[in-house]
Amino acid sequence: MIDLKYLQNNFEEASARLQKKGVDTDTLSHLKNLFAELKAANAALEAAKAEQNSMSKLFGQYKREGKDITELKAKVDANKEAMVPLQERAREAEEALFSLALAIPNFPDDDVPEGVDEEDNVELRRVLEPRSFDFEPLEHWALAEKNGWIDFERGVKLAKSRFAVLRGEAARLERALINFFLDTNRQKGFEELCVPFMNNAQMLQGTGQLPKFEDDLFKVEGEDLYLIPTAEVPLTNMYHDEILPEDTLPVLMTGYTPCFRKEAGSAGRDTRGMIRQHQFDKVEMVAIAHPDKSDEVFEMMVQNASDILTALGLPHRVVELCGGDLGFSAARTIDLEVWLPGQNKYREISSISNTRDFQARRAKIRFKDGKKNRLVHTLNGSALAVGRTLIAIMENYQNEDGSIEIPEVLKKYM
RNA sequence: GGAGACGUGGGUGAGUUGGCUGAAACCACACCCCUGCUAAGGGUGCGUAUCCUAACCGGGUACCGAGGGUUCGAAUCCCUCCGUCUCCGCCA
Repeated sequence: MIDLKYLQNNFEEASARLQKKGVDTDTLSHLKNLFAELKAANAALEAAKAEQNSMSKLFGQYKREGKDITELKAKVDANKEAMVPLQERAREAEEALFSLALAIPNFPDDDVPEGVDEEDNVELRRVLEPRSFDFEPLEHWALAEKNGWIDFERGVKLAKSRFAVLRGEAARLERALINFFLDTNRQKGFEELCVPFMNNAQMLQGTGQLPKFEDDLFKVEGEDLYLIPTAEVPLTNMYHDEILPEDTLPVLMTGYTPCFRKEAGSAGRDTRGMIRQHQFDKVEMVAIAHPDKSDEVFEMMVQNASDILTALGLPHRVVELCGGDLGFSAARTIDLEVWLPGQNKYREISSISNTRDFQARRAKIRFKDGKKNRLVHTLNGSALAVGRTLIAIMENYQNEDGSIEIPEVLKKYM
């Protein structure tokens, strides 16, 4: 959630900043009014409560002293009745405010490039030269078929479309990648965690998936539980509603989880192959950082993800997202796009974001800064998406006969 | 899943015939004083959120697992849910 006090006191500036994310001024001005209304409603209600409390105290005193209470009782009853509409007003104001406030995206950083969609993203650098083929490189689904690696039909049979089964070497390669990623992250100082794959609504709200993006989530029937769309949710919410000692920062966490997404709204996109699935494996990095140090941590995370791709010998490029392409919670995001020679293009394989205090405010994650409690910054990033790495290896390491080499660093994991 | 017990501040733990308890006491922690010794003693402070305010000074409101209810007034009474422990059942 954005800082409503900041919005109130710096409306012009706040409004200008959120333009980048496509939030119009009218909405923000409405939000500002709702905030003022809630404050006014609460002030009125709290004054009435204060009155009620002091009269109640008197009430007890009178009784002890054996005084007559009928007059006081009448006053206190009248005040209580007068509070009913005040209570209603405050409740409505709160509901109105939060239903809007929770749907407002985070401010982008000032140096985030202008732009409306991925066309306007800025390529920062390329790492590793794509290999040149002396034959026509195949796309991963063709390679999958030749090698018997991915059973799309049976994935669909078992579940529905956008589910697949990895078989034999591919299943082992998937597992090897998970282990390789976790080991690498651990060596960089990330604590490895194995977390629940379902989280409750409050946690999903903490990281920003709820209430706005419920349609993208698989909900467990009859339970207050959702299948996680990313390990960012459980890892970040590890410290939901907690106050961390300053010297524990940054908290670095990594974990492997499957991720579940309905992919509502992406009908028809990437239907071929294994690029976009309802369930995919991912190893995630999450950092809880001191606000003054989150930029450093961010750079470290980008570098780590890039280094993993380099270690695997996978050519990739580093792309800074423009304002319009930024996710809901992100103030800044860098994507890593891996080269897919079969598709002849770069495709996203990691996305690293700094959400600043946006998630921290929702999830109430603070640290002790001297005597005061301050919101932390939270960061998250993939290192890496496992299924897409598998695809990248298939396409980049293919031979003319359709066989696939295993990258050197993975051999000890196979 | 069934039966019983229980859920208080960083920890231990009072408080359950409703009011003077936002909450005793002790421990831990912070600062100060005393003391020249590898100890002890004394004092003060020590929850979170939000509103008023220039203010981390003062005051209001809310919070004793969560959410409702009864009442002038609830940590204390009632209901629902969640969780913990014990016994039984079940299972990887």
